[in-house]
Formats: sequence, C-alpha cells, structure tokens
Amino acid sequence: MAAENKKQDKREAILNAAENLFAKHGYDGVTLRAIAKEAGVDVALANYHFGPKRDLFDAVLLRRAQILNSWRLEALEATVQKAAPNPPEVKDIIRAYFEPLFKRSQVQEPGWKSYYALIAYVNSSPEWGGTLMTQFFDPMIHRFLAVLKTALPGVPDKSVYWGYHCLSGALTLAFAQTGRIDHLSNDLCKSDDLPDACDYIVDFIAAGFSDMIAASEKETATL
Amino acid sequence: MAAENKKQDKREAILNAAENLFAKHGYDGVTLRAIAKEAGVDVALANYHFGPKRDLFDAVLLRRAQILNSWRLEALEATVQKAAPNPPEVKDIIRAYFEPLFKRSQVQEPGWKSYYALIAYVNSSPEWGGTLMTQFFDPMIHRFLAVLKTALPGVPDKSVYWGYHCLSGALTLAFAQTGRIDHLSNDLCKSDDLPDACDYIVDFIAAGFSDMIAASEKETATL
DNA sequence: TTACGTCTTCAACAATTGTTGAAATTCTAG
DNA sequence: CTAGAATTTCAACAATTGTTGAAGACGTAA
Repeated sequence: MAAENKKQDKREAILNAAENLFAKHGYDGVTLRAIAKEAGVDVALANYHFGPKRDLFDAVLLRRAQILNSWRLEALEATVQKAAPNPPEVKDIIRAYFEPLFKRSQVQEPGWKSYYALIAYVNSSPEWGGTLMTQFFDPMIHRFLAVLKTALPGVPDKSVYWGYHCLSGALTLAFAQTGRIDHLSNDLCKSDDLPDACDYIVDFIAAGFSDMIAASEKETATL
Repeated sequence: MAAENKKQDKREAILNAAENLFAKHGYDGVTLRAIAKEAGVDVALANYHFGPKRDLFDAVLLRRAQILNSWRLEALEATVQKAAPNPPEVKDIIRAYFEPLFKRSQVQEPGWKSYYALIAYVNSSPEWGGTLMTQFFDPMIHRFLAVLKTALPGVPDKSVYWGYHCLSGALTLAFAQTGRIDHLSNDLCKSDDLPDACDYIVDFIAAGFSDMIAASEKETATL
C-alpha cells in the first residue's frame, strides 16, 4: 500500500524533518546533517532537492501556508454570508480566525503542530517577523481586518490594529506550545490542547474588540 | 569623566554586544567572534569573564531581570495599597503590569529595547520558553496573578490563566518589535513606540478580563 | 536486455565554530 | 619602583558547518 508516494518519499521526509527541527531549535539551531539524519537520508540530498539551506526553510514555510489561508478565508466568508446583509458579530469573526487552526482534526497531527511552532518562531523573530509573515499571510489578514472593521463601526483604525496585535500575540504564543501556561496553572491549562485553548482565547479576544464599541459610543455621546 | 566604570568596561561591553546580537539573531545565530568584534574585544575575553557561550547567555538575561521584577512589583503593591481594603480595579492591575515596562524613560534606551526583544525570543522559544522564563520571572508573575484573582471574584481559575496567556502573548509580541504592525497599519501604529502601544494594549487586555466578571455573573444568575 | 534521465550516496573542500593554554599587558598593593 | 595578581590578547586546536562534483543506484521506456 501507499505505493504512489514512493517517488517523492525522501523529499517529503526532508521537509518533515526540517519542519520539526526548525520549529524546535530555530533556523540557526539546526544543521543540514541533523535534518538528513532524522529523515534517514544523505546530507547532499537536501541540497539536491531544495538548493541552499535558506531555500529549504522557505520551502517548509510555503508548503502549508496556502492550506492555512484557504481554511481561514473559507470560514470567514461563510460567516460573512451567514450574517449578510448585516456585518457579522465580532465574536463570530474572531471564531472564524481561530477555529480553522485549532479545531480541525488534522491540526492534532505532529506535522501541523510543528508548523504552528515554526510560525510562532518566525512571527516573533525580529529577523523575519516583518518580511516572511507579510509574504505568506498578508492578503488573508487584510481581508480579515476589513471584515472586522465592518463589525466595529465608529472605532478608530488605530484601536483595531492594536487589537489585532493583541490577537496575533495570543495566537503566536499558543502556537509556540512552550508548556509555560501548563506550569503556571498547575496543569489546569494544557498548551498542547489547542481545541480547548481556542474557546478561552476567542472569548478573551472578542471581549477586547467588543469593548471598543462601547468605548467609542461613550465618547461620541459626550460630544 | 566616567573613570569609575573603566575597570569593568570591557566586561559590560561584552554583555551589551551579546544582548544586542542575541536579541536580533537568537542564541545560535550569534558567534562569540561577532560579539567580540562588536564589543571591540578579543574572542577569548568572553570566555574568560563568563565561561562557555551558554553561561554568557544566562548572564545577559540575568542582568536586567531583577530590575524588571522590582519595577513591576513596586507598581503592583502601590496599586494594592491605594485600593485597600478593597481589591484594585482590573484595569489598574493590568496597568501596573505594563506601565513600568513601557513608560519609564530608561526603556527607550537601546539596551532595554534589545533586552525586551531578547525576552520575546526566549518566551516564544519551545526550547527555553518553559524553563528560563520560569526561572527568572515566576515569583513576580504569581504575585500578579494572585492580585488579579482578588479583582475577579467568581471567575474560574482556568479563565484567568488563559487570560494571562493572552496578556503574555500581546506583551511578548510588543517586545519583539518586528515592525509588522507598522506595515499592516500603514504606519498608523509604530511597534517601537512603546509608551503609545501601552495604552491600547492595556485597554484591550483589561476589557478581556473585565468581561469575565460579566460572564460569570450571567452564569450564576441562570442557576 | 540496453540506454538514459532521475534520484541518492560518497568523499572531500574551505570556512567557521567554541574553547584553551601561554604570552603580553594592565592594574594594584606595599 | 617592584612584585604579584587580574585582565586582555595571541595563536592554535579539533570539531563542525554548508556546499559541491563525481560515482553509484534506481526506475523507465524502447
């Protein structure tokens, strides 16, 4: 069985090994020899398939990026459709942003977990956070922000962007799965139980945005 | 002038260079030779003062950790005192957690900015996020959580801890100063303008916690 | 089979890594 | 000034790094 994947077997094995190791130790913390060893493959093969080390890193990032974007855009547009012609509820928009990443059955696979940890590494790296995230995820995020603004009439853009910053930070830290929240909470919270984390984070973030509406209403009332 | 700091001049120069470079490129992305060059010092000197590379990394982290903890505990206890015998407002507690890091004049120095970026790197690293952060910051954080719980009566601990997760994620991403929010917002938000970021983040996070009170009251009302 | 293009390994390269012992310099106490 | 200690540099080490060209193994179509 599974005879069809034999051809690109080792190529995929290299990507998997690289994904896992880069996520754990960062770009510079991983050697091509470590990747080759974990993939059960000679060192030179990585260079043959992907070129220099840096290109392999990009290949790992790219492999799952479009899948991720399509999951989220799909959920977002469904939310928009459902509420039309009104704008969706804030919480439904936030849910559309998180749930595809946290509640699909696939995301419990080690491959996706490694990928998430890798995204966390990239997003909080001063070296690549600005450029690589932009390159892979910006169109999806701009669509998300546009929809979010329709649900937050009268709220200044600056507040929305800083709100997104908080959202992104919470998401990034969840992706990192450092086990820190487990330790702090005496294992009341499990950082690798993504579906469970999702509900709490969505509630918290949605409340932050919803409060902006109340604040802006209060402000206009006093004018 | 400044004759007194001559003795430990180069030792400090090594710490400063290491802080700056580790923050930018991570532990494995920096060589001792790069640190020595930036410090204007021979390679061997780092080893003489700090031992192996890993110990230098710890020394960098340790140098400012206690200062940070004392700033925050000071602000927190002042908030507690002011409100006594009642628990403080949620927003005042959050403010005590953020403002010492964002609004002191010192924190605009490049040294502190590098240190913050380094904390961001450590906190979101699966390799060290669990252990190093615990080692340096846990007592302060537990005190903070204890005070926060007094302001959130009836709120389940699990919600509080996940709320802290969101808080920590937002703070960590702000520390990283990747410039991403600048780009997303067309420079409406500046990731290196920490005092400005502080107000928005505090409002957002405080709203997330405050909403827990409303949610728990609603729940008990329906019983 | 044979021949050919793709995939994989082997062996080796120049460069760089963290670390160390000895020499040179600077500081400090008497 | 002098002796001894602390600091700093110099030179070199064994190990590891990413990369490469040639040789081998594999699959496939004639």
